[in-house]
Amino acid sequence: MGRSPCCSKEGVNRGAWTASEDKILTSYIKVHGEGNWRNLPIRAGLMRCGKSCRLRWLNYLRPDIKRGNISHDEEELIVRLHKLLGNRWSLIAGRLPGRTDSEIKNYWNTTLGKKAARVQTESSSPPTAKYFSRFRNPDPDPPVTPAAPKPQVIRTKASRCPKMVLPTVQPNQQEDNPENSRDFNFLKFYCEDEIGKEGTTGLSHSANSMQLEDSQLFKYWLVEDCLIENNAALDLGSFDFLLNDTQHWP
DNA sequence: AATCAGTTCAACCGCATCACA
DNA sequence: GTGTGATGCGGTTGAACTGAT
Repeated sequence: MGRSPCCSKEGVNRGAWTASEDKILTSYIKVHGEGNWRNLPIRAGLMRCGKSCRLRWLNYLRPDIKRGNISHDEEELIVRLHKLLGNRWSLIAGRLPGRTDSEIKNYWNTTLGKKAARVQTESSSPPTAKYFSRFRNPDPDPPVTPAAPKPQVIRTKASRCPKMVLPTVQPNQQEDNPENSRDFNFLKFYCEDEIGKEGTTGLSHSANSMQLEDSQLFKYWLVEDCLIENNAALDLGSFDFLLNDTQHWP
């Protein structure tokens, strides 16, 4: 007994969406909101699979979507995040307002991935911001650098990791120690962004202790937040330092 | 002008995970 | 704790487009 299909394949339109289908879907969602995708096509009168409707809405019809013209800053951020996260397109998209995972995935596969591969072939140095800046200002004489270790892609799926308890950095400690202050701010960010969704991530927290499921996960959030906070100035070399500097990790 | 090869990107597919009974 | 439907995600596909010959 196999898994039941998401919808009947019979009598369902496939392929490119027409303008009238877009209009129907958009006006339906404006009135009834998102969700219940499986029943949406029937209720809206669309001969489409629910999955297809969801995809169309999330990737193309939502009003807050920015399409095309990916700026250099966005491009650089995508490269940095990809170095950290690998092909976690939805996480990357989550840090680029108005961009979808689909657009970033396509952009990477058609543009950035090729650039990165080309540069990787030219030189085996690690992908620092300076390194990738050659996309804009090609260097006719790239420096020869020693081979770098394989880029570290950090797992972010908490539910797959064994649980561990990390000591909490208390707010009152942050005034005494700048490092604690930094960690606390990151921790706060992490709490707001992820642990706040208790029950959906499998993580929990209390006033005095936090249960995270992997120290690497925590590291990732520290580093990623650093990336976001310091987007304009931070060189990826700093990341390598942070990633390798395990001494200061919880 | 016709043909071919390469590129782009919207849409699809299958699997993983979540939410809930 | 388990089963099931709903949703989310990443990889792949293929039609449309573009440029070269």
